[in-house]
Amino acid sequence: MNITHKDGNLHIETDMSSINIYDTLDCGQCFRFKQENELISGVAFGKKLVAKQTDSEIILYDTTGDDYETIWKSFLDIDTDYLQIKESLLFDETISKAIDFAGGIRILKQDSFEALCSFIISQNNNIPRIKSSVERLCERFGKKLNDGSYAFPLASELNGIKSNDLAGLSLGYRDNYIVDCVERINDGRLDLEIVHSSDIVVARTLLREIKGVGPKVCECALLFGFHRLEAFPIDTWIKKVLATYYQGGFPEKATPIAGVAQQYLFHYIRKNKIVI
DNA sequence: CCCCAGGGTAGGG
DNA sequence: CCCTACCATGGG
Repeated sequence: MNITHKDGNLHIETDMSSINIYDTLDCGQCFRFKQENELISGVAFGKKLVAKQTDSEIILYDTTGDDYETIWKSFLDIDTDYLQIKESLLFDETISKAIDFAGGIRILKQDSFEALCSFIISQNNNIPRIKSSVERLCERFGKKLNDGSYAFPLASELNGIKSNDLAGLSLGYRDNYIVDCVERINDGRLDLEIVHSSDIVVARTLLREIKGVGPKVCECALLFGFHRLEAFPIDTWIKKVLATYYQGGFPEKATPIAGVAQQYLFHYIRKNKIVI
C-alpha cells in the first residue's frame, strides 16, 4: 500500500474492501476503540490512535512514519494478503455472504497480554461490559498518556495484585482469573514469548494452564493476541452457525485460516442479529 | 421474575 | 467421556 506523510498525519492509500478500519476495530476482536462519526480512536501498545477512512485512504492523525512502521503497520496487519485469504474462503454461500458484508475486516496483531486478559474478562460477558471493565482496568493500573487516556497495564505493573485490588471493575468471579494470569507471568511459570514461538498444540497447553482459560478464551487469545489464524474460537453465535450450516464440521481446506473465517461469520451474525 | 452475554470449573454420574 | 449447577454483573 502506498504511504505518504503530510501535516503530521499518515496517509495509507487503500479501499474499504482491502481494509475497513471501522469494521476491523469494532468487530469484537478488541475492546479499546470507539467510533464517533467518521473518527475512530483508541489505545494500543501504549500509543493513542485517532483515525478515519474515506473511499481512497486511511488517515492516521498525528502519527509519525516511525510509529507507523513500528506499531500501526503491524497492528492493522497491513502486510498480510487478505485478497488471497478471502478468495480461498469462498467455498459456500454462508461464508460468502459474511465476506460480502464486511470483507474489510483484518485480524489485528494485538499485544498478547492485553488480548489474553481481555478475553479472560470476556467469558460469559457482553461486549459493552467487557469494554467498560477493560477501560477501568487501564485507568487504575495503566500508564497515563499525554491526551489523558491510559495504556493497557503491563503484567509487571500488575505484579502482586489481589482480587480485592480489582474491586469496582465489574469483573465478577473473573477477578481471580486475572490474578492467576498475572501471577503466572510475573513468577515465570508462563512466558508469553515462549507461547509465541511454540507450535499451536504446545501454545494451547501453556495458555490453558491459566485459571479461567478454557477452549474458547484460549482460541481468542491465540487468534487475536498471537496472530494464529488457524485458531477457531467457538462462542454461542458460532456454535449456532456450525449447528445450522456446518454439521459435518468446518471445511478442512479452511483450517490454516479458519480463524479469519470465524471472524467474518461472527461479525455478520452479531451485527444483523440473525443466524445466516 | 426471566434470559442472555465472544464460558469455565467442579463435581457427579 | 458426558451432563449440570454455579459462578458476578448488568442490560433487556
